[in-house]
Amino acid sequence: MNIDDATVGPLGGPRPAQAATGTRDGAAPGGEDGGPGDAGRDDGARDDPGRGVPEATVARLPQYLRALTALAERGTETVSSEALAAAVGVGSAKLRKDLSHLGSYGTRGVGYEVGHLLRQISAHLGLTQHWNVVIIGIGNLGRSLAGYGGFASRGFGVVGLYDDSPAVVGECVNGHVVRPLSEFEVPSAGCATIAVLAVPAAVAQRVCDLLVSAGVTSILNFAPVVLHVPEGVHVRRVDLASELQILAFHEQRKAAPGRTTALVDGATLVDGGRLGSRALAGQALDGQALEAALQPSAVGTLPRAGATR
Amino acid sequence: MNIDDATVGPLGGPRPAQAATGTRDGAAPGGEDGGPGDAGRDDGARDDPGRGVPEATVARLPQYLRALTALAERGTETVSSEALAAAVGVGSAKLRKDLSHLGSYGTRGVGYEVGHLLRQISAHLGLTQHWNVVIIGIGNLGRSLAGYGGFASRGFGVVGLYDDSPAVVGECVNGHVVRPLSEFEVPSAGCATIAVLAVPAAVAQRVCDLLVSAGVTSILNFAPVVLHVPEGVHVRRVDLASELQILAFHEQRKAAPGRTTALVDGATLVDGGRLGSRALAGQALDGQALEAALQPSAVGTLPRAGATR
DNA sequence: CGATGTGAAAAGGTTCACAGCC
DNA sequence: GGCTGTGAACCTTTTCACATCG
Repeated sequence: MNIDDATVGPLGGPRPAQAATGTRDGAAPGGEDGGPGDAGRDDGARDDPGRGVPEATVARLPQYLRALTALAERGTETVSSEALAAAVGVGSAKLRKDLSHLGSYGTRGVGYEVGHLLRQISAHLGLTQHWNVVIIGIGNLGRSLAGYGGFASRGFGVVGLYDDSPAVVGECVNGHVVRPLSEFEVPSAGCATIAVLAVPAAVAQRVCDLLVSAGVTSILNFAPVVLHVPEGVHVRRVDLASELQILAFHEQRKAAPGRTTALVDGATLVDGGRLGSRALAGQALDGQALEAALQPSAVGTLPRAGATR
Repeated sequence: MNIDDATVGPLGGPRPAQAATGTRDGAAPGGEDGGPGDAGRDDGARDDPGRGVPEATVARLPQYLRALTALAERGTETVSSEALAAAVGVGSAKLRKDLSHLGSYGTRGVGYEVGHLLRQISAHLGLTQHWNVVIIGIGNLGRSLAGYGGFASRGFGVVGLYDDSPAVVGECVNGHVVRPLSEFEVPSAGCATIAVLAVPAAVAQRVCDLLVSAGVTSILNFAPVVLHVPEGVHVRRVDLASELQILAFHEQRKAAPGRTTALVDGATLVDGGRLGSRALAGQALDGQALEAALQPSAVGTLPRAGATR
């Protein structure tokens, strides 16, 4: 719960990296913070499908892939944009436009051949090659990630675990020995590597700097901190606290249609009357992180899935 | 790994709920899938600050809150839009416009009073009231969430645990007895409740339907499935697989500037040659889920945070 | 003077509608 | 006939530039 300078980095002391990379939306689109100057970004071929895929489209490709895989396992041969879109929960026009950015993989009057489209999207996402995953921070989170079997079978393979806590360095977690961060190095010549950051928020920025200086250019950040990285490095964040707060915002609005919700403009605080200076404030989940793991028990066979309205 | 109809719901059999709510971007903006007809959406007051806050802005409020909290703990009194924006990794203009949607909480020529702005944003996010959190699915994920202390101290309090696996029903997890889903009910008159779905993908939709029929209108979904819910219900998803795939996409593009990446248009498969029909496909992490938990060990004191470049 | 707040312009993304093709 | 692919309209979001005010 110690939110030191790592949280708000640049404000406190001097730090090298700039070009902060936000979370979801702002992660890559145009330039986020790269400066007002670099408009255009037509560095490559413009008419080449594969180039210039909108970020919003990229974010939906995994969903399409998922739905397609489900269809494939069910034995479905072809699917229309209408049906596939319904499965993913988007409009059919959006789906078609998305796919058109990758190329023309459909057949007019028929639809899309499931297997073919599946391969194409996989290829576009880079899932035809192997991806090395290194996990930094072997707490509850990192441990579960390391033990997560889904990695290996999907093209993402854990190849290294790192932590600086003496308590865990040297320990063998799921076949991998936890090594100290000082020994960190990007596996296999620096390409096709993704680092998963599962360290406390307080040290996340410093660890991130270290990774970047070692050549890492893709980071999945579980710490509730906005990492500041140089241009060319991609960061995506998974943040439970933010998600809950966003849900709270919408829920609250639904519940109180008339209320403005804001505290009375001029003065201290009204409305609920509660809320100490920073007691309830934001910054939830600092020092903690999300944890990914297998799901052994959980809901088994639902009694009756009723719920029809 | 059993992807039954829950994954692609609407395609397979008849299902009641429509209006699929996607993940991040499409979660709420205009209508996502509500139909082409409902343009306008000026149902409420239009000039009332608090109403009509853009979704993109809402998604950034938690970040602002976090940065402000850090500043407050450091004792900072005021902050400029420039400095705060830098901390969050956005442009100062964007920050000012975001805040302008909430109201005018700054002082020209000076900046923003940290404490005041912090309270205002908290109020807008609805963090002045208590939020009941129920966790469905007490596997590794749900268990960790239940034990996560950050909830209670931040306005989010776990008030119920549910699972249908006989192995865990009745078990006491962190002070709460796990109850069967059949006993599920929305706590305290159906308001201010958020359900966290931590069940396997295969049953996520059915459990979701059940929750919705019980009156839940805000769901945080950890299962790698697009949930289809009726209008008025908000769903947000946390999805490790998608995040990794999106990172892979960008990394791959960085690594191979010239390659089109797509498989040769006409035929089977080229490029790597690998990739069976659905072996590497998408659908990663099905049946699994992310897990949030305390982070006891992890990186302690970094050796030297070097990484200056 | 300096920093906010905000119209206006630009960019990005979504939806419509239909031409084109099987 | 039916469905894809896509230009065009529309909406959201970002960015610019500057009037405004402490």
